[in-house]
Amino acid sequence: MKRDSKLSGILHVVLHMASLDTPVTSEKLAAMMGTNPVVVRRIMAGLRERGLVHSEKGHGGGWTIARDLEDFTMADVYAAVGAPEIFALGHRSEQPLCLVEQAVNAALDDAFAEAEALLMSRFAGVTLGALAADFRQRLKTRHQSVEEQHHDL
Amino acid sequence: MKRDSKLSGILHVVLHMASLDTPVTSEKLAAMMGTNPVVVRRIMAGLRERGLVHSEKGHGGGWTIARDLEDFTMADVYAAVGAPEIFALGHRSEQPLCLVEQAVNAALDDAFAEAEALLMSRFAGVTLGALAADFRQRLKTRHQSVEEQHHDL
DNA sequence: AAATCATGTAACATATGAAGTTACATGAAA
DNA sequence: TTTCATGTAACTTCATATGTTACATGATTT
Repeated sequence: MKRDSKLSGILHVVLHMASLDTPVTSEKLAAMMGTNPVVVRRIMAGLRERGLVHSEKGHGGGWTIARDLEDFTMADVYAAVGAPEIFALGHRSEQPLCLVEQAVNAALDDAFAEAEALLMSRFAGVTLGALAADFRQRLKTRHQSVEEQHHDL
Repeated sequence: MKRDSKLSGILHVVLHMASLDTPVTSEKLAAMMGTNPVVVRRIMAGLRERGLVHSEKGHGGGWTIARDLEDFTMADVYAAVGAPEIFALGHRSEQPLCLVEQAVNAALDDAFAEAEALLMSRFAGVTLGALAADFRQRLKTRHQSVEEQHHDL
């Protein structure tokens, strides 16, 4: 299965946008994601519909964050990218007549439903602000380790 | 993404096998699954390696269950089909240099790891025997509802 | 008002991987 | 020795996420 990386990719560029105070073009975001500007616009369109980001045409145009980073979560972004299928495992037939297959599907579906609920609650528990904070922490840690290296010399 | 249905499909046919006391050919299992015998052999090969099933060549040959249904779980079958990727969501780059992307990936990975652990524990909690029992329950319920329909006439 | 820059989006192309298929080898039973 | 069944490599098909091209729309600059 080819894995859907829209969520991962767009979270990445949205956080970059958040740290800039001027609109960012699809072209620049695409460069950050290592992809094509049209792909960026396609995905960002979903976030715009949800009111998470704003777009402006023409000179000086581009994308901006439309909401406080504390006020939306990974779950919102997941929904905004179209709530893609979470699991790479599926059923052979969705509504089987065979009772054996029904029993199997029911057992699998129960397990998947629980796992999905947990995943979603975790997504809902992480604000973009928290991700940004984690990034700043990593930045700090890296600087410290660089300083430590200098000390060692 | 095309979803991997090996687990669902093979659980289905294994339960059918379990209710028969003679070896079942790949061709018959394939008919149950609505697929090709080679596909069945390919998947069953993994179960055989794990000692879950046994195969016999030649006349009267075919596949048999090699272990008591109470003694293996959906988790064993999942492992036997090669432990395919569970999630259809992934990262754009696995080991990004960008610290923002690292923060995003870490948050996603945490959530996925928890969901996967839950899924696996649920799989491990369902024996094939439990599935077979659920099937018998469904059979009973269906017969009852058929009788009820007759009553209604 | 004309040129430029940016998004909006449809249509098409590419790439990946699960599943399906063909072909033939191996081995067991009739 | 014929028949039946698995074992497996190689190839084809199909779905679909992603990438690309092309062109329309609208905003800003000159």
